[in-house]
Amino acid sequence: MDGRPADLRRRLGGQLPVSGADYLVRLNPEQRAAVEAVDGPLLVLAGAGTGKTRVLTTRFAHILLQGKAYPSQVLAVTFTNKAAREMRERVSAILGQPAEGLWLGTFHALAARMLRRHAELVGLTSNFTILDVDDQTRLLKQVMEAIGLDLKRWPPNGMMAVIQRWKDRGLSPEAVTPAEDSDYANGRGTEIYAAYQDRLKALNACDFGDLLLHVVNLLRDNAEVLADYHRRFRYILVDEYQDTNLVQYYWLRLLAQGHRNICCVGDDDQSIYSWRGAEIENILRFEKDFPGAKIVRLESNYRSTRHILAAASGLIAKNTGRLGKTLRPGRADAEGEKVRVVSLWDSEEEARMVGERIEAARREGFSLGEVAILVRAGFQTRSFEERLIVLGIPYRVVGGARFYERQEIRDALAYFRVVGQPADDLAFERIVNTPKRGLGDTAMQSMHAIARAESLPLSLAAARALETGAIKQAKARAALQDLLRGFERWRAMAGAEGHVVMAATLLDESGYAEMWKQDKSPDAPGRLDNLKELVRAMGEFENLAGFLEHVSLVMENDDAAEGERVSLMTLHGAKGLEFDMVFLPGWEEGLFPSQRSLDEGGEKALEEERRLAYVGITRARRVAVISHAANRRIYGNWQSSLPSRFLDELPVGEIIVEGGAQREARSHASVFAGGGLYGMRPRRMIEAGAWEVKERPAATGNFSVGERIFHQKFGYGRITAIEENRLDIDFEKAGSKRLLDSFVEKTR
DNA sequence: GACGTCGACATTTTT
DNA sequence: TGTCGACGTC
Repeated sequence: MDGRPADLRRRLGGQLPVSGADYLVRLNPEQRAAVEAVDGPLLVLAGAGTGKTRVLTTRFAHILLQGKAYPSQVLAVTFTNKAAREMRERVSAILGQPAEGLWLGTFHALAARMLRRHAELVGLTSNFTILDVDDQTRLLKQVMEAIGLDLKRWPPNGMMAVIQRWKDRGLSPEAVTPAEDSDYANGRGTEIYAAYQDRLKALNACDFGDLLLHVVNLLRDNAEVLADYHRRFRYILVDEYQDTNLVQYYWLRLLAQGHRNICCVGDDDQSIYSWRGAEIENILRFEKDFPGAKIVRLESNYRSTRHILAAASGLIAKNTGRLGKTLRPGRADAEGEKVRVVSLWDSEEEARMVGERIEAARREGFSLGEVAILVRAGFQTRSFEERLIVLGIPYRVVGGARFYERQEIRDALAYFRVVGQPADDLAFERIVNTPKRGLGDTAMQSMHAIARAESLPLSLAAARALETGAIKQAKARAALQDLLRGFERWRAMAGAEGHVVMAATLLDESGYAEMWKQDKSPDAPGRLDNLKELVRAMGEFENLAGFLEHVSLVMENDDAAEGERVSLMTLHGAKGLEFDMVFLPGWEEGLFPSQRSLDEGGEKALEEERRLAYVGITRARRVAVISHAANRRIYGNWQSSLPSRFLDELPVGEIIVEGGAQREARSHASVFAGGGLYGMRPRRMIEAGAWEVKERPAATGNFSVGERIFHQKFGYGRITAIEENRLDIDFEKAGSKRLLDSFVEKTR
């Protein structure tokens, strides 16, 4: 993989150090400083919209073009596959050719690559499996059941989180101190952790956290391996440094000990993943960790208008413990509008307000692809979705169920995994009775017993169970026999005819595709399509192993941005993106800042919530509309809520308050539960202004056959027959239904 | 082993 | 208000 030096020299030869090369000219002085300070440790504090990615990629290219290193001698680390891909593309663009032989990727992908080279040093073999979250939890659940824990009292998910935090901090089971163990699972956390790790090792498997944990342990304990990487990596580039956790930090520090040419780019004000183990301290401590480090601040913002920047800056200034930056408008035309703060009566009115402003913007020529609604929590998207559907505004929810996380895809992958790795017990268990083969608990128990007694993987134990007659029922025996023969056949086929042919055959012969064909639920056809897509996607890989590696590390959201649509997503999901017009609804105490965050993390958590608010505002290029509602329906009942404290923290000069009654709403809010039956309905303080309450589309009869209608649950459909007030409707997504007309809305 | 009912529950989630 | 998992019954 390590590019051929002679070849590379020839390719790059014509472009060697030219001061003022055009890729440098396009940078501002700060950016240029960050690119040219190539040697020694460097921290680039890059405010939102200050050209962080440009600096990172230009620096990468600069190192190569200066002849400082070959592509294979640079380690470039990102958090997401998307960021990695983008960096690869942009480096290639500057170089004028595809960049090859790079160590460029996510923390996890790079760690996996290292771990496969040295797997035996941590007791694995190089073809180890990477488990996804689902498998991890199932495995842990088994472990906890085995030691007789009450799973209701101590849900495996909670334990999983504890273990992950330990792994984030680089702690192997033996390194967890008793003091830290006491809180979960009656103080048996370490024991469970150790047992879980043993099971993983027995399965020749890793979870995500292990990738880094193993690699760090391996580098720490094997000086010659580390020295080898020191020789290799002359330069290290790290993106989003504020989001690194401890084990990632250890990994970087170990690798950087060699040449000390480490450049970390990040923004302490955008650190919003502490709950996933990210340590903002890493970035705050950089100068101490790397003595003599240079720091470059990027503060010229090319994205947002002056008011948006000032509003965001004013808010984030309330945080303590910052490294400190001030965003300056970097564009001459950046005056723009003030940030709107809109007060509304309830969440439905809020959704209407957003919908109508989007409609207005569309009329003014805004592209819907440049509009985003950013919420604190996923469930908030729903009210906006409903509204946008009614208005006929196309939208997409970013970050929903991802392709590889869908049930049918995960099932199919489990089949493929058993083909590739007969010892993959978790995969085997997942599909052994999917579709239903009459292999239930009893049969599984027999297999497990044999597997334990003879230390065999389940698929081999299954064969033994047939030989020994441990499984008695004729139907179960036949089904299992059939399945095992199938796997032998498919395994042979994967070698002889290729993994794509194997996959298609397997889905057919195993009865799995048939299971969905028989399924009458409305989403079954879609699932079959997904399976076809999966098989097609496999063709892009050389073999089954390559494909499975891709899948375990690259859980991509593949719905390409077809057409112009409003984006709906969480604030977390929006980091790194930008839009002309951004709506920030739900700025209410308890929701944002989130009560739960505050309960768990106190003042530190409040600061993180504030950073989240900062991230939200700085996504906007031209228009930012923040809103809060005095009443909101949460889990079915109404609750009144106070405006978020963050609203008070916005600098008055940068905002325009609409619907005016912020203070009043605060002092008069009262309980309004269950449709006004309990408690007092608060006086209507807030004038709806332009967003006066409108009637829902009426559903009072006079429908006609062939008419297109909308239903809250089933979506759009066409009327096929009418019988008094009952309508037969062929829904686009949900199939045919018969419904009362009062549940059906006319479309506009 | 399959199916139905009832109750607990419910942030953020780059890999 | 919706979903998911545990449990009980056929």
